[in-house]
Amino acid sequence: MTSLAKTYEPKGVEKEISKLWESAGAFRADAFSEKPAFTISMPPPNATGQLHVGHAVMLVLEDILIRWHRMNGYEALWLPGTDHAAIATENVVLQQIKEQEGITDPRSVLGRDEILKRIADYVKNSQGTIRSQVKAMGSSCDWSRERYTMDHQLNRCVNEAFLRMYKDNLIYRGPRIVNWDPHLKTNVSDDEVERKSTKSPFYTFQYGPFQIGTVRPETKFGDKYVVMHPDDKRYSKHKHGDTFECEWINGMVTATIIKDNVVDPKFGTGVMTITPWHDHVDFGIAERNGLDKEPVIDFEGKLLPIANEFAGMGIEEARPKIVEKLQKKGLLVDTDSKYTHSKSFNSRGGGAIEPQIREQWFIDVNKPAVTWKDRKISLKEILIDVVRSGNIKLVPERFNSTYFHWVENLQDWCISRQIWWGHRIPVYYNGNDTRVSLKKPEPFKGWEQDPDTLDTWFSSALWTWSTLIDPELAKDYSLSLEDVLERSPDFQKFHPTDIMETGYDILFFWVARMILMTTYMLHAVPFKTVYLHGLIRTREGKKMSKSDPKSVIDPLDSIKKFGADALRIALVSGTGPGQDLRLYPEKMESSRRFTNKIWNAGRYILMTIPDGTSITAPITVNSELAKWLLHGLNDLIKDTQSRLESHRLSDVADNLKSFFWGDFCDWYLEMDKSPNRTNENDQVLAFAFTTLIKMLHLYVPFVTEALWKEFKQPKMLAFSEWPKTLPYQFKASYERIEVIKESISQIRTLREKANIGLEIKISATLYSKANASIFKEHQNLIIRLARLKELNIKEKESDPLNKLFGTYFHETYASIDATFVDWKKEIETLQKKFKSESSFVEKSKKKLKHPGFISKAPEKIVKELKKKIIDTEKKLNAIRQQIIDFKELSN
RNA sequence: AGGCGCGUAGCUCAGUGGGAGAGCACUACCUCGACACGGUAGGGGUCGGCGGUUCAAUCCCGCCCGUGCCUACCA
Repeated sequence: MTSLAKTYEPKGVEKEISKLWESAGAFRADAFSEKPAFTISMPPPNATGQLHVGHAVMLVLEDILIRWHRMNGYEALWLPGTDHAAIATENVVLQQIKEQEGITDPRSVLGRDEILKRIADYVKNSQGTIRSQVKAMGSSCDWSRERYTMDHQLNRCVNEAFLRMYKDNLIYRGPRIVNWDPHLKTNVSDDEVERKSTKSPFYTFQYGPFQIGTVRPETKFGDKYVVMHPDDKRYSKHKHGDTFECEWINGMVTATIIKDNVVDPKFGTGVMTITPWHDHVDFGIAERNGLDKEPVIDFEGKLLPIANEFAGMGIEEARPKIVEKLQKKGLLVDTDSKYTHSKSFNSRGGGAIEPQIREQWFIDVNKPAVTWKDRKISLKEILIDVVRSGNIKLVPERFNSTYFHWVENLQDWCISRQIWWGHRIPVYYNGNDTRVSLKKPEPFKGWEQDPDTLDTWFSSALWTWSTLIDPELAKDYSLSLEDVLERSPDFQKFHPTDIMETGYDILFFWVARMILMTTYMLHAVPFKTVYLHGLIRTREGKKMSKSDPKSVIDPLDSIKKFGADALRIALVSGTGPGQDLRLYPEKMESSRRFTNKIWNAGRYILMTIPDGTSITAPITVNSELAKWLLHGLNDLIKDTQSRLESHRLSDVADNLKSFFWGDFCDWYLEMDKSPNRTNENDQVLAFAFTTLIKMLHLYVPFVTEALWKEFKQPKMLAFSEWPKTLPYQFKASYERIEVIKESISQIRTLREKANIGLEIKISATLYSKANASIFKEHQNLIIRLARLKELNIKEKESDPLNKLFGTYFHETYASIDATFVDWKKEIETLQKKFKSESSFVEKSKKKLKHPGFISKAPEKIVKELKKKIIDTEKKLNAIRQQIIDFKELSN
């Protein structure tokens, strides 16, 4: 008895089930539970608006893992939240103000407080949007613990970290070359710089006795050092420190010769002049050799007075004019207009990077100042140690080498930003007095806080644990951070987290920095396993990009069209950890049909079984068909468990889908539709179906929860117990039914070939010494599913005199009465088959004669091959006879 | 320039040292007690190329070609 709709309607069901989960206070983890903890910190999406498909895949993978552990007896906590994404968020809001209010420089017009208020309002709004999008995906996270990287307790952790590092001399302030973005007027970290292949003219100029190459003539005003490789024989007569006079852009300059290994003798002329203030490499040379550094370009990207008549010009404007001037002076030697190099841009929505030297705050990654495993080592060394020693495992493992390579080349981390939105640097100045503290100095009069804010990744690096401290305790500054941690039940129960699941594209930005900060602050790892997923791509394998809206798949839009369950399946199928995934509508459509199939199977079962049918496994099983099903189901349970353990989420989805659709629906449900069904049949149906939807629940939580509801169980499916393997084994029955299935398929094929539609009932005969008793036992089943009038079963080989249309399989000859057969085609098919089978036998016999094979191949393989040869020879005999018969029949 | 992936049916992808797989698409048939968003059956592949290891290679190794990504101190 059921009133379920004929077609699965995701929209209504998802709404209803969401409410059900929410009203039950579902998914709220209990810090005082006896169960072992399983924790995932959700990577916080930027609080700038919309969830994209990359978030969707993250949500699905994490939800699968969380639901699985929850059902498997763990106290599962999945903690959600959002990130303040400093640069991106501030940029978005400033742009809005510019466009909507026509204010060209909002920061100077509105002031710091007003801007911060505007951003905060904007963030509130977009957090709400994100929250509802996360829910729409079916994510079973704990909203009572939602966090934001700007929460007060997180701010305390940020300040604690800064203070401690400052005291350990790991944080220092100094003039260093940084990636300056003149457009957004802030610097960004090395990782936030995006390099794009760009075509720029490459000029060669005469500089005294040398020829030097550059793409940036506008930086060359102050150049007074020529650098070459110490081993470059062409320039061996010039000595390090030699000076000479030469004509340059604005008159004569005195130049000094510098030898440095960084110069590549094979590049250009092997000689270059340097501009330490505006280039990372040049800065390095200047530092090593103690050379002067001089600014040429200001923070707006305009030339300084050193450029004389070019002062005040923008770079793009000045460049051709400078080249022209040099050309007029006869100093331009060559212009290569086809030259391509990779140019730096601000990946956080800004423009071209113009390196500058600035006073910035840095974290020293090389100083051995951290106690880790009873040794004092550097942050860099910790980063390497935790992965190398296996404290943290990367999945897939191949990212280890990428990770090590990145860490080994890591430079000091520049953590200050010249923007307003973010955690303000906890450093205070009063004249010459500098103070670093958790709270503002009191009284504050005369003090001024450092205007800069911290890199967003500084705060998100603390995410796994700063989110678990008790917000109330964090307000009490009489308690040390250690006290707070010790008294926070969530931290005690749920940290370290179990799996960090995120895209491989932020391995460095975020994952590595979490490891760095957490090992430093807590002497513990933030997580045990890092599962990295790939990028979602278009059908053509292209990146989905905002600049090409047609290429972008919006998860909410897909949920509307196909349902959340369908989107979920599509996002995990056909991919593995670290592997990119192509997503397109057909994929989601086929997943949608699967959800509909589940729905209809459930609908049928609910229509068939009486109310109150037990959903537990029957203690004893009589029906051989049920034995076949339960045997397969048992294998599936085992297989699912082991594959989930090895993170093969896509395989699990495939296997569940194929068992459900093929074995369960196409075969078992059809076989079970017998006129004399028993109570046992009902129970098996209920048990097998509910077991299957328990496992499927990880992938398609909505449709399965909705169907489960109809079984009127005390607990929701999300909280029910994960299937255990069954206490019985039915291997023999399983194989017997496989023979029956094969016989049905074979007879169906014969009808098809004889052009006899399923509407016409015919007679068939099965000849077999080996299987006659099995056939007799299931005679009615074969008659029903092969749509027969009658079935004759003969316990003997087929009679060569009795020529019939038929086929050979499993030591059985199946035949039907048929006249309208395309004999010629059938004979051709048989001949083709004969050829390939006999070549197999030939090949195998040759193999058997090879002495190496007998002596070296495992016994099992040899035995199997021998058996295969015997079987295939039997088949060949049958085919040979068939060809003769068919030839006769065709006349 | 270096590193890492990928190359298997028309498309998207599994796969294993022992006779090539799934889904979609395609063809034919079917209103058979849930589902036509379904069922039944079928066609389709020198597993990128060339060498090597092995009794045996789509799988392991080397080189090459194509393709994607990441890193770099590309003046």
